[in-house]
Amino acid sequence: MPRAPTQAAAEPKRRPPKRWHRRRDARPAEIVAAALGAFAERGFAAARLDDIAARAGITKGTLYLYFPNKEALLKAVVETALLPNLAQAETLAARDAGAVGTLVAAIATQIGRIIATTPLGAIPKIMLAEAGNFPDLARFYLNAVIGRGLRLFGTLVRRGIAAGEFRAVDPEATARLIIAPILMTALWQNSFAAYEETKHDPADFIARSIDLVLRGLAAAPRGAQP
Amino acid sequence: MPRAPTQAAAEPKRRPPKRWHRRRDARPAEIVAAALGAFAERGFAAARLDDIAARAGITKGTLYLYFPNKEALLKAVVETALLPNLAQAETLAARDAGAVGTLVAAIATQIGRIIATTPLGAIPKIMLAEAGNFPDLARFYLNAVIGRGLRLFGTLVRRGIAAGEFRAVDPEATARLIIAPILMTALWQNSFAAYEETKHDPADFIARSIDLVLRGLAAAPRGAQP
DNA sequence: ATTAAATAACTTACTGGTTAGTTATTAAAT
DNA sequence: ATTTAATAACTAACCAGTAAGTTATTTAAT
Repeated sequence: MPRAPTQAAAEPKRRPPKRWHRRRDARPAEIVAAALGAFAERGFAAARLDDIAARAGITKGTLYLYFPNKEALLKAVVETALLPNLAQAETLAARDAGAVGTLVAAIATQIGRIIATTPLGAIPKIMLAEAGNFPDLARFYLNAVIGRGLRLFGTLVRRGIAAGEFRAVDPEATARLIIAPILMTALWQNSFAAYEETKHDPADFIARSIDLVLRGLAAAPRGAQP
Repeated sequence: MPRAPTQAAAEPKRRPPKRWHRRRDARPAEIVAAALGAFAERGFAAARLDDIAARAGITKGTLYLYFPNKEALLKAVVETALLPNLAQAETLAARDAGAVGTLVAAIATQIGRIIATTPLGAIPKIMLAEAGNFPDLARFYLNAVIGRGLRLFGTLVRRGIAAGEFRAVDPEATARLIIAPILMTALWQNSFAAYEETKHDPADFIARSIDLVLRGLAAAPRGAQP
């Protein structure tokens, strides 16, 4: 925020305070971070571009030098903030040492950590709410995030079945079921969690849920125990 | 719908066509139904009161004769459209013939039917999205719907444990886990379902999920594992 | 029964506030 | 001196909520 010049120029050599800097490279990332924060707190529709600009330390006009409109801003948030984490999860899933169940639990835990410590968990809520109003954005998210996430867990489930670790379930439906408690945690933390008096630990809930689901998936009632 | 006067007044005693009727008793329910439809399609923020009024066959001013503001309209939707269904589920749960697992599956199926055949499934999405912007409404929903729903399933889980049908799990967390796939179905059907090319059957997903969760809950075949 | 007065239901047109997006101008950098 | 980055002030549109005015219905008097 620019300081108003409160005193007269006693020393003429005093460097004049800069009102702003040219920082073409740094802006986009800062704007995206600001937008994520604003969208997370108020939702897409209710978030104000003036507020996003202020969080990024600029003014609204400057936003439009970097993004053509509000919708593009949301898309950029998903692309630059969410997708790298998904890629990381895929890397984790590609390691094929040990039991698949352990891997699933590890990935779930990792996502739980992101939900608890970053504003990224707000993105599902935002996309859910606006899918109907922004078809292009919805399709992009469906392909780039949801489809990819389902494929990730679907592949793991297939691996578990092939290894004799899981029963012969439907991989697609099972992937959705694994994601359900994780997604629910993300939604809860970004909506009602603030209002509940007896808090409930998100990481613990995810761990319990995955554990229970894996029990339900376990291949033999008495055969091999991983 | 009022007929326009197509012919000149040959008979001066012709009654003028009525432009509208006074229907104080029928309005609130019609308005609530219209509001649910509009909120479901566009979300709370993006829904227009003019559109809601038009769906209800009235004009915007009339809305304000029955509801003080937009927020009250949403609260009325929850109260008059959602709560009765919750009460019905509770009635179903109170029957204590047969296995608890069967009862849980029956209730889940029933909720799945509501999601598939009514716009009620849109309410979770709406509440999720707006919880942060309407604290009073959020607290009301948290108590009147979420808390009540969790209590319902929590009670069933406790019954299952007491009957030796389930392992000694945490009832609260398990209730959330049971709800997760149901909730996810409701959210999916009201956001991304319209965009997916290979449709997925919501009822089938709920059934598979509950089945898998119940397997995970099943008391150990022989020795009990805490 | 008719008519007139009173009331209740509804509509129409407007207001005030809000906000996405635009543009004229200014400041910094080269 | 010119170009680029940024601001600040502006516009156009939208929309929740309001209130003045209109039409239907009810009540009461003749």
